[in-house]
Amino acid sequence: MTDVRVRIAPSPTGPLHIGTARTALFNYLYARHHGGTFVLRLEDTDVARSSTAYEQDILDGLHWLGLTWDEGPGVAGEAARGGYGPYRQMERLDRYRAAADRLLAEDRAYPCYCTKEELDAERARLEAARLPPRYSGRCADLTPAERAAFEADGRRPALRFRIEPGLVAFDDLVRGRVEIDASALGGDMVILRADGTPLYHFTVVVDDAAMRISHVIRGEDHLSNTPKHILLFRALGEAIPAFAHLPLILNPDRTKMSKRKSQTAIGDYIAQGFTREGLVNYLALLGWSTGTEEEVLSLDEIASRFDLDHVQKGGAVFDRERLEWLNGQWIRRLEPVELVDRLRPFLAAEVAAGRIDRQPTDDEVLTLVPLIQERLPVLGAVGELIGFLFRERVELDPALLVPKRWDAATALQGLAAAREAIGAVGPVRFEADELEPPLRALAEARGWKAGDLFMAIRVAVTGRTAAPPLFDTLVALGRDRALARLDAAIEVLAAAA
RNA sequence: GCCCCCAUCGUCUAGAGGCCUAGGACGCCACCCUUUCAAGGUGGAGAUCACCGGUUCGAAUCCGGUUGGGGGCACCA
Repeated sequence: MTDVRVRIAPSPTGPLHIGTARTALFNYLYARHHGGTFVLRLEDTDVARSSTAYEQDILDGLHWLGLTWDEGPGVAGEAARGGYGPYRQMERLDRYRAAADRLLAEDRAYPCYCTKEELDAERARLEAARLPPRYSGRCADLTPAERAAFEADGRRPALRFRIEPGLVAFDDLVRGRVEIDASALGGDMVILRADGTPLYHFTVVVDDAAMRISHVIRGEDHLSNTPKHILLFRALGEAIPAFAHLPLILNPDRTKMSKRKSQTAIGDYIAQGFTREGLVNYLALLGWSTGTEEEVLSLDEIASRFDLDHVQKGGAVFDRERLEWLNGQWIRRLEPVELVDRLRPFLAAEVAAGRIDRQPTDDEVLTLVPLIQERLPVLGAVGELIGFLFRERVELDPALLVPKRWDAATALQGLAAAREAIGAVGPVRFEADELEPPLRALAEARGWKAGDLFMAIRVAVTGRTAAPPLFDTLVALGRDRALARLDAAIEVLAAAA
């Protein structure tokens, strides 16, 4: 195999989509596995819908995932890389123009003076007759005089590429041989708008050829467009790259994953506390497998195992539960200091939202890591787990203070007795090992199940029924605050009674 | 409507003619561990391999058809 050059060509018309990220990942993996080059190209020719904010989101997201590109455009603070630039299509207009001129000169393309209204009407007519939409070719054989008349009329022409009849076939690396008759392509296609800007199907071919892309790895939604591209490669006299069409990522109803039915923006997953390791691992396994029973794999491990042979043909439903499981696997594998690092912005968000009073120090969080590491499906869950430690007071629901097997009076007694037992442990000895024996003894002496007593205490000091282990929780809280919260809980319970 | 693609537990998948009385994972259920929640361990339910027909001594695997699903058919990408 010659030099492997692959690319991801996002369009900055929206935030980084999960499907784009997956396609980028597969291209990256293919490049890394084969020692090839991974190119990033921005397809920004839809000026009306493109924005630099989206562009930034896409670049940041890819970067965050660890999908570094070998060649790509210059971005804030970073110079362009690669010898095939520029890598923004709006900066390559001269090339599309030149390619279009060549096609025009060779009569492979022709000016089309049809207006939007005329084309819409034509399409509507075909649709009403239950026929497939297709351009009639009305402007295909205009005489010079007719063209001059349109021009005189002030009409600006679009440029159409002639789709010649015939069968177009290619060997897709995941689907095998695919054959499509050119007559099913919808007629001659517009490659340049009336304003002179090029269209996707044209730019993608001109650029893939110019950038010497060897393998086009993209979503299955482009499978039936591929013959158009092949025809263009041929007309331009360029080598045709290999194609690999990946299965689509699906909504739960098995339609193409969409913003309407699923969470599609990578940024939202990042904001919720998914890790790059978990997301990459999950995305790689959506439509690909190692062929073995290995599942928890790093980006490098995946790259070393990656191949197109094990890419699935059928679409894959996005399963958030499985993603959360994998994410938890990766959170548990993080070094404690690394976890502290990753948790910092999520704790800051808790402060910003007013859910905790202050940002915990790194040291504080580090001592809590053993208590929370295996309890975080996503980093964003950290607030629920340890928020009670960094809040002046906790909201207490009197009902929760009474364990299921107890009544309010017992709970009141239990909390009072616990307050006394905990208070009896001096500040110097305030350790988990010192707290557990007296509280167990207390439960035994009163004939309570230890779990019930512990639950009442847990709710009193954390406000929740689910929390890290109780004695560690008390220690983390500190003697004074633990006692104060028990007092407050007793008060709340007494008031409710 | 036309064209193309696809089809194994609810979901992600293993499976390249005999190793399949179809394996793993998520989720679910039970039990163990246990102060709650997790994590971990053990076990379980869950797939007539969409259906029909062929090829073959033998088919989840090959072929044909049917059905179902999806995608594409723009002066969007």
